[in-house]
Amino acid sequence: MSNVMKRTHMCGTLSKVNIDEKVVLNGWIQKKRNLGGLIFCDLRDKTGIVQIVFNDTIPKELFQKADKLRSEYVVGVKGIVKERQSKNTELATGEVEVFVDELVIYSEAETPPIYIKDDDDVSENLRLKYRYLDLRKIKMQKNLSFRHKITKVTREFFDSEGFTEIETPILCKPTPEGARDYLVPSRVNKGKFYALPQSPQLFKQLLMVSGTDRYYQIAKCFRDEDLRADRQPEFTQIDLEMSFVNVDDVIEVQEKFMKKLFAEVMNIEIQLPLPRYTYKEAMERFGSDKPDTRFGFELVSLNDIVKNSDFKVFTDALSAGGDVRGIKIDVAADKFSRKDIDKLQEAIKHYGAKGLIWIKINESEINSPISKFFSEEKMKEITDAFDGKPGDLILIVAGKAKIVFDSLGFLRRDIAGKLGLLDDNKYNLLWVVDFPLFEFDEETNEYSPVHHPFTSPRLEDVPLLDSEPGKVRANAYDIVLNGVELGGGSIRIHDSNLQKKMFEVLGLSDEIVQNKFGFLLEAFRYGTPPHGGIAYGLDRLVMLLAGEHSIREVMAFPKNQAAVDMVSDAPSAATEEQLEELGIKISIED
RNA sequence: GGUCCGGUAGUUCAGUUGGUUAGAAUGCCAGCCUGUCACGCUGGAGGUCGUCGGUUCGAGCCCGAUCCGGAUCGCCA
Repeated sequence: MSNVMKRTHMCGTLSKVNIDEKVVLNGWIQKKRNLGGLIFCDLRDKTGIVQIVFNDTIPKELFQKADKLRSEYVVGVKGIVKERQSKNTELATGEVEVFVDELVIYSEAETPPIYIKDDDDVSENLRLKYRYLDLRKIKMQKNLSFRHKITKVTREFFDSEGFTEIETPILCKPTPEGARDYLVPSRVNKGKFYALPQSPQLFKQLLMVSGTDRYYQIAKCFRDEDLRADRQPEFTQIDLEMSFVNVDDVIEVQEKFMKKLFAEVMNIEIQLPLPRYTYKEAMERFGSDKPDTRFGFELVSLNDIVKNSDFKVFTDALSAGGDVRGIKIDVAADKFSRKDIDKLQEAIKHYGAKGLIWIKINESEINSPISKFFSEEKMKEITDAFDGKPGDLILIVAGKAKIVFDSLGFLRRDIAGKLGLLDDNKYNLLWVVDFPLFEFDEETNEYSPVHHPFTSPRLEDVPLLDSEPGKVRANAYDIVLNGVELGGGSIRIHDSNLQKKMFEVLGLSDEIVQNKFGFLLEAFRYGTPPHGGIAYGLDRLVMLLAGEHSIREVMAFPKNQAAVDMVSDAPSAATEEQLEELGIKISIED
């Protein structure tokens, strides 16, 4: 064992101002280059890399010790900073190097199974298994620091706005939201289960009843659902709730938050107020309730133009109450071959689309499989609806509204990506408001809440609750960044009669209501302030601002697609004794 | 739960029509080398071709099953 050398500097911070200084560095050997009588090493810590040098001016023993260094050995060095003879412009510290006269090897290292290099292309599986090595990469350390900076600004901001950070329980009752709960058995209450929170929703509403007035929390949340690049079974929300507010009050505070956040962590000034789209407008223009407005390709309805045509695909869709809509891809007709379009058609079949109709506008003629069904004038009317010009490609989908919107929404973004139009340096923040309160589930023939059952309807729509629940708009709002839902929230119901009405429409019996959230309804009986709030997906926020494409890049220890922690191999089987103590029998057949 | 893609050296991959001893790059080890920074040169080690079964004179390659990983839809207020 060796004593730790007292560090004076971090590797990545050395520059010309340190020349001739005696410094002590601690870190990992990234790479050794032995030129015979001269050894260079790249020494790395979380701040960066600096070159250290061993030459013939040092004792022979020290040189031999340096020759024993291998990748990922952990060392301390003392030496003098010198200006480099030949500079390395790739390296932040490339103008200087450290001539070492003292070297301590704290620990040796086996050859690591993954390269500790920012641009390695090792499989993600291995990266997750050896996450502690993966996190040695300077990029990953930067991401972790960046995340820290965002939570720090978040705490500063909400503190300055009079919010109190309060922890809510992790062991909870199952939540009213739709996702599957993680259940936790209890030894003390044999046969009974807690649920891990999908969000602190009910507790933060209780805090409003408690007179807390403004609450926030950087809260871990859990959902036992399938994973995606932007979805993990445990994730973090910036969760908050405010009393005595309406929609505009909540949005105003959030916009101030976004302004501060972008200014402090991105050095970007964003213009307020942010654009607001109604849900209807977002769907009709972008085919999505989380539109990416960094590029065009807006949807165009052809319903009126084609309703009297002879083309069955269109008329069938319309007579079934559906839509015919399309998008125009500017001057891209020659960039998409028949094969490319076939692939797009294949892709939107996932969303239920039966086919994809294309129109290529050439200089002299219009090329399309549907031109035989329409007169030349009608085809012109169609292309004019898109303001189509020679070279443009028009893509049309017909069918149920949801299928048309989903398909075109996907195509917009997919094609924009393929054409390189997704500008990572552009940050388009916007609000989507006036969501429908309910969605109709065709399988169960029931209405279910789009948000959650405590979401307040817009007051002017309350009379529609009985007659046309599908038309009731919610006092709900989502904040969207570059086509990703950053957060969502709503004004909650604080009137118990209205809440009762909600449960009625949802077809929830008194028994179920009492069992699931009777405690909340009881609380509401004792004086409830009007309140509302919002929750942001912290992981997504950090991902987008860090320019990453997966939230796994900004989480220290994420799980893989099968929800397995590759480092520790959780989850795993419990012992017989544990199960016995909990009164649990496992009945899975192998 | 559905669909699709993948699994060959520590790592990233190639492997033709089924045919001798399964290759490359990188990494690793050894030797040489005083200005490298993807150092260079020479040599070397390194493989249960995910697993099981089948077809065949012969399987990395064909067939079946299975396990694992990824993408995506469902699902996820």
